[in-house]
Amino acid sequence: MPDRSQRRITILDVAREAGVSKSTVSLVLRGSSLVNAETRDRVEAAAERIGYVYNRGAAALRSATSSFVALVIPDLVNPFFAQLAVAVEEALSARGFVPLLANTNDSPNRQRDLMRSMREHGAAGVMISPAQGTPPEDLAGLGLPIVTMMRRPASAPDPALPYVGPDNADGARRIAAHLHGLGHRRLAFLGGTTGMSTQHERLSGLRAGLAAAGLDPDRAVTVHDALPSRSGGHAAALEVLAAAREGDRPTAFVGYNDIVAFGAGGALRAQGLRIGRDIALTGFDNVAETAHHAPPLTTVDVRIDDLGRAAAAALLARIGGEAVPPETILPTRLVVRESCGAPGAGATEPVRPS
DNA sequence: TAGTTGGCAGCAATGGGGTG
DNA sequence: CACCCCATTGCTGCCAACTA
Repeated sequence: MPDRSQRRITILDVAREAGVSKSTVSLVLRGSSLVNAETRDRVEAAAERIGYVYNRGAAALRSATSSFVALVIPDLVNPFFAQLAVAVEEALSARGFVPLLANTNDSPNRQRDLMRSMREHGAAGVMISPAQGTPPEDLAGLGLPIVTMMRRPASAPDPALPYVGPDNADGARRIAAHLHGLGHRRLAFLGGTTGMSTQHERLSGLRAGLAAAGLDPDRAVTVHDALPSRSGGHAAALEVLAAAREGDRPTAFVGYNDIVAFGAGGALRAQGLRIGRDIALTGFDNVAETAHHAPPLTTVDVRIDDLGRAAAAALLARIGGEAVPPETILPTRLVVRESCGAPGAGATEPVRPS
C-alpha cells in the first residue's frame, strides 16, 4: 500500500492549486510565450507554494529525450580528471544537461558494465576517457552519441568517434627544448609504454624535441614504465636512481603527467636530492596542485577548462545531430617554475646521504 | 486570435485474469 | 502451476479544439 503522504507533487497538483489545466502548467514550465503573464505568475506562485519539483523522468518519457550525459573517467583520484569533470559539468549545465559521473579505475570490464548502466539510465550521450586496453568495438558499437577525451580510441580518426585532446607532442617538444636549453643531456621519461596514445604522443614529442636540438634521442632519453599515478611515479623514480651508475644518473626526470611527477618528486627528495638544484623534474597537464608543489613544478598547461568545454560542445553537437570534426586538438604552453635548474647547479653543496 | 484546455501518446514495470 | 496476454500505472508534452 503506497503511503499517500509521500506521494509526489505533480503538475496536476500545481494546476489544481493555480486553478488552471495541467496543459497550462506544462506550458509555463517550459517557458512558452503562449501563456498570459498573469496566468504565468499564478502558476509559478502555486508551484512554489506547494513545493513542486519538475519531474525530468516523466518529461523524458514523454519527449523521448534525456538531459543526462554519461561522463566516464578512468581515475577520479587524479586531480587532472577531477578538474576536467568540473569543467565538463559547468559546460553541460549551461546547456541544461547533467553529467552522470562514473569512474572505471582504468578497467575495460568495469567500463563496459558502467556503459551498460548509463544506457539503462537513458543517457543522451557519452563523454569518455577510455580505460587502458579498451577494445575499439566497445566504443564504436555503443549506439549513443559519443566523444572521447584525452585518450584516443585505438583506431584511426573516425567521425563517429570524435576525439578531443591537447597537442601532447608539441607540449613535450617544449619540455625537451626547455631542458636542453638549461644544459640537460640525459633525461629519464617516467611514463612507460602501456600503449596509451597520450604516453606515446608525449614520448614522441620529447624525442622529436631532443632531435631538433641536435641530440640523439636514443641516447638522450631513457624510458621507464610507470603507472599513471603518484605511486607509479615514485616507484619508477626509485628504480631509475637505483639502476644509475656513478656519474651516469639522468639530470632531468620527465613525468608522463603531473601526478607521476609528484610521485617521482617524493622519491627524489627521499634520496636527498634537491629538486630544481641537484635534479630537474617536469610534469604535464598543469593541474592546480603544481603551483603549490615543493618546489613549484615546471609543466605543460593543457588548458583543462578549454578541453572540458570543447569536449562538451562536441558531444552536444553530436546529440543535436550535427557533424563534428573527428579530431579537436588544443594548443599547449610550457609553464616554467622552479623545479628545473641547470644540471649540477647545486653540485657545490653536499648531498645528504640516503 | 490570443490564451487555455482535454485527450492521448510515450515506455517499462506490474498485476490480474484466463488458458492449457 | 506455469505461462501468456492485456490493462493499468506513473507524469509530462503535444496538438486539435474550444472560449472569451
